[in-house]
Amino acid sequence: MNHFILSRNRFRSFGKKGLMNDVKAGPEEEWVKSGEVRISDLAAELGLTKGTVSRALNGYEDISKKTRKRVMEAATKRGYVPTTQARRLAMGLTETIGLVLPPMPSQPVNTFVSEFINSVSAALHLHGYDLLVHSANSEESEVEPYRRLVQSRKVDGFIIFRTNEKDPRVNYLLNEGFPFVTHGRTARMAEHDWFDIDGEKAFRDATSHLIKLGHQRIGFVGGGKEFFSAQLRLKGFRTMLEESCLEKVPSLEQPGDLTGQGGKIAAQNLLKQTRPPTAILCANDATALGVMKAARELGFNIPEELSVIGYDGIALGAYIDPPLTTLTFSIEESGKEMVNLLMRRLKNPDLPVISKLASAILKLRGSEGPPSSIQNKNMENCL
Amino acid sequence: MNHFILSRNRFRSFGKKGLMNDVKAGPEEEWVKSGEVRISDLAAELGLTKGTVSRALNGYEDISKKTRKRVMEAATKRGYVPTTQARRLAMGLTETIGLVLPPMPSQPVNTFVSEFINSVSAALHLHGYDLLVHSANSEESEVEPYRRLVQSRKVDGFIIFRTNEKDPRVNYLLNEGFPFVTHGRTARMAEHDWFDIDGEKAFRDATSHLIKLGHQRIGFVGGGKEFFSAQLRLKGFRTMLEESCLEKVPSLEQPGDLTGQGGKIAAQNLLKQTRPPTAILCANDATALGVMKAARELGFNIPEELSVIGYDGIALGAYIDPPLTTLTFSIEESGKEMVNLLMRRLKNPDLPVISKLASAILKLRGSEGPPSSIQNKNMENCL
DNA sequence: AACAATACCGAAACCGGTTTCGAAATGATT
DNA sequence: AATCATTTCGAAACCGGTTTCGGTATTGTT
Repeated sequence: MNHFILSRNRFRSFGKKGLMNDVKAGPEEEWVKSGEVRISDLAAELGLTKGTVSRALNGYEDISKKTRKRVMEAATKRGYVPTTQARRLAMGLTETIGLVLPPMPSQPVNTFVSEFINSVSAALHLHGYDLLVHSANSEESEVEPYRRLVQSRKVDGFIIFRTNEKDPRVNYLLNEGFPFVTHGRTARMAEHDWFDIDGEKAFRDATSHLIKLGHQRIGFVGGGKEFFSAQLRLKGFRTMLEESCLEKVPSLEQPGDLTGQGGKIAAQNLLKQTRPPTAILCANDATALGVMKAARELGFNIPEELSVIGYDGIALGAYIDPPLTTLTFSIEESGKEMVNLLMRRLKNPDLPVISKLASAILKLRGSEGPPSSIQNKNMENCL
Repeated sequence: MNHFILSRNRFRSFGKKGLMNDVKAGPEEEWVKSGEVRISDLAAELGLTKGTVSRALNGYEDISKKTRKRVMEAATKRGYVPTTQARRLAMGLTETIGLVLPPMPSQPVNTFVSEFINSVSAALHLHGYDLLVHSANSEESEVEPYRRLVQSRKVDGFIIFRTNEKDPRVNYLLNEGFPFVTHGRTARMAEHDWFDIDGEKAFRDATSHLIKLGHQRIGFVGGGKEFFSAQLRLKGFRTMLEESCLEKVPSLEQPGDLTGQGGKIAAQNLLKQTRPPTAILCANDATALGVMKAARELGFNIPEELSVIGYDGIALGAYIDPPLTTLTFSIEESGKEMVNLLMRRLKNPDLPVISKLASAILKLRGSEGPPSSIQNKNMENCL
């Protein structure tokens, strides 16, 4: 019974304990102080070696049932939990995924980010992985945080979102051969796993909806064109115009920057035209809010005189007046799917690249309707 | 020169490298593959031992200048970065702080969370710490994630936010003697470090502002009363009413739950009364949005017939109609200060408990104004 | 020049696990 | 009962660092 000597001095000062109130503690477990018992303590107590205990706990076949039972019971009784750092060092992996937050220059609506983090974290947890969230310092290069995390071996892979068409982060990680999954496509999407929402189809749907309502002059406020997604949304818009035999009016396509302010400016450009659009499609909800604000200031009633549709499905859109019609998708699904893709990649780095495209659905809430001036001149003779 | 044999076989397959395009690589550094050189490689290459290299790199005094220089140069040339896991295991700390996201039942406005994570992460990075974000599984106990993180020794401390008055997480960690800082006060705030916004003063200010505008019947929609902060906001409201000799009308104090839906219901209760309030103070912006929605549906014009003030300062409040007047504070400061408190605690666990109270400022945006019916009967004869 | 003090570095233990290898104990086979 | 195959576990290396301790080599002192 020499394990007392051994284990005693393991109980270093870890903080002062108060009375054990509010924490359930069975009558039998006296010294169950969280995380103070090591595998060597267990081994000594059981008269076994570290290796044997480890294998017993990890389900190796070369451990007798009797011994395994003894070990398991002692482990739960003593409240043994392996020290993560040691385990990971020995196994040569970190079981951690990195997520670098893009710089946030006072973005109006970041509700996506927190929900996304939440879902990714939850999904990772199911696989025994942790989520390391890193913030990007806007003063340094975009890839610098990634480089640091790779070099210091703090993570096994990355979740990347808000991708640009030519994305330095993607380039860097592809060069390193380091595992990652993106939320959004890139110019090199054939070389890496990705998950994305089918923004093109979404905007085809939204455009189609407006056309069916009778709109013939539809404005579009895009996102920064460095974002691949913004291009695809624009493409969907244009495609549907074409399919419906509506002429493409360049002045009705305004650039934006995915912010409320950008939307406001773009809307002013649109609505001050001699023949303003009767509907405006926005690259995201923040933009749509800016558009609505500009519209109010210029005296346009929504939706009577101007229909507005956003993209993102922020919950708050339901509380404004009128409630914002928007394209929405499941953030939870996004996180889950991306984690699945990444886990697959980590298990077998040599598998072929895979991707998944989810669809957004049009959530009608009231910020769109038929145009006031009926201008349905020639909808039928398309082709 | 046997280090070649030693170092060669260290270059295990880490992923296939493409051409080194897009990644800057000086002409001299040929084999600079991220994170592939270990301290033993350096030692062998320099004809030194691991220990010596380690001490040279870590600024120990018993290393000659010449040797230190040699080591440093070799390290940068070979691109040596210590493996975090190994360093942390040896030093007995994780250099990681845990942040557990509370369950998010479709909250309208979670912009706070992402900004908070961002600022905390940035602040931690300055101290060489990482942020581990964990999601709470709503099916299990609130403290379970904390317990797991403590037992597996994945973190050195916690950042806790959205505290309840009687907070199980706080109780658990206090019992364990595990370091943490809260955003928000608790019943046991005398026993732990905390940072908070002075919500009481904020609501005194907001109430005072409304009274000065001429309001005499002011409604209040609170947050869940399990939140300490909600109580303090209510207290500030009441205090200012009292100081201004306005009678406290119980029916004007409605409970809420910090969501838009809750605000909507509460507002209906308020506005359907025979003598509805001319202004409503809300425990947060999400609630305020619900209140505004209910007001619109019941035909109250804002701010002419009803003033509304929120709390949180969400950027998006500026884009609704009318723009939401709110109490705002710096999330970046919150994160920074909390990290400071936590770092201090980690350095010296025995220091006395400390706390910091920051103030919110009233940001006037237009959802409040003087009441339409001038009802200033007896404002002067207070005492 | 002999001796003490100091500077500098090597050797080895350690952090807390995992995993390989081989030996001993047990059981099965003939 | 001797031999072989299995089961079961111990011993030790290993992951990649940090830190203590002690021994030379060098410098400084008289």
